[in-house]
Amino acid sequence: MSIETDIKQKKFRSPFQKLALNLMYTTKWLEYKQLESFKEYDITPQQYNVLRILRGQQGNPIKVSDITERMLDKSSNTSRLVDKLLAKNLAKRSSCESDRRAVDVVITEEGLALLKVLDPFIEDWENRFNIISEEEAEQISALLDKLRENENQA
Amino acid sequence: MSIETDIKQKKFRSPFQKLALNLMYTTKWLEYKQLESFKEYDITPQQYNVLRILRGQQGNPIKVSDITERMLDKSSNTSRLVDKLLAKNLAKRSSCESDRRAVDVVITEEGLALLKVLDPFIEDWENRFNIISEEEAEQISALLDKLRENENQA
DNA sequence: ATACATTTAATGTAGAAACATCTATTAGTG
DNA sequence: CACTAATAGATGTTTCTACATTAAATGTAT
Repeated sequence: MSIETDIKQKKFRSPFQKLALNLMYTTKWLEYKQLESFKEYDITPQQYNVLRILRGQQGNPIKVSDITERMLDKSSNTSRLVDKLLAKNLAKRSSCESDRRAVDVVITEEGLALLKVLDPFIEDWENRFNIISEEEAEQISALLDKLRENENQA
Repeated sequence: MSIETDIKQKKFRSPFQKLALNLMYTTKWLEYKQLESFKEYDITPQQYNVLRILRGQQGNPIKVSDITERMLDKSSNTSRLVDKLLAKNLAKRSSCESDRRAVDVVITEEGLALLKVLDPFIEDWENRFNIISEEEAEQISALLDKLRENENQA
């Protein structure tokens, strides 16, 4: 459905306003779809994001602050997200030797197993994007990167 | 900055995964920017969304359920958002004559005045999109519409 | 008309986000 | 070295979100 129908707004100030609203609307929609898939596995999109980052370390420990840097949502409280993963035995935590302020986090076998179960969902989810070509996808990614560029402007 | 740098991920499974992450990351970034602008006026993006919808009615009352339909975030609790606007004298509420279950909501002069103050911020915010052409904006909007199409697929 | 289902909005509640604060540790400077 | 600043992560608090439930009004079917 078109964004016009979805939010019942016939006119937009400009194609840019329309795009801004569409970006927000579509992302909320995508997140909701993801939330739905994950629900039966008792994991939130944010927790999944952390797990995915942990797997990306391929066995190496990673500090909480470095997880935050890699998060999609920088303002999320990584400490508490890790707590949740710990409580479910999806991650392990140990104090870092070289810097005793820091905490090393590693994914557990159980965490890896859960990701393996979730992978097909994510792939399906990403396959929605197959309606465009790889080149188009790259192009739009480049445009989004550009949008975030002039930090000092707004 | 590129999404690779922003979330410190060098490789992506596909251009589609990259686009999916970029969409989520960019939207969170946009929302954060909006939140920052609104903060000094003591209004949240969600409350602003409702106010904008009320203004769009051009003086006509609108039911709570119809506001929800027009919201970017369908799962938000419109009842309580309207409460907040009421408490700040930005909206008025009166029971609907034709259906006594329903409640009519109207924006106040004070609400309109606040929107007038916020408009320039929103315009600046939307002007970020000027780095792409109107045609490109329409193109991306069309793609986002398409993404949401096969409801039954994922 | 009665009974049951649906709709509309409000409310209760658990959990999460946003933001500030606190403690421990490390880094930097005179 | 002593002192201050900076950093890492945990925690407290308030607000918001997500979800379920409730209450009243309306719609529908027999």
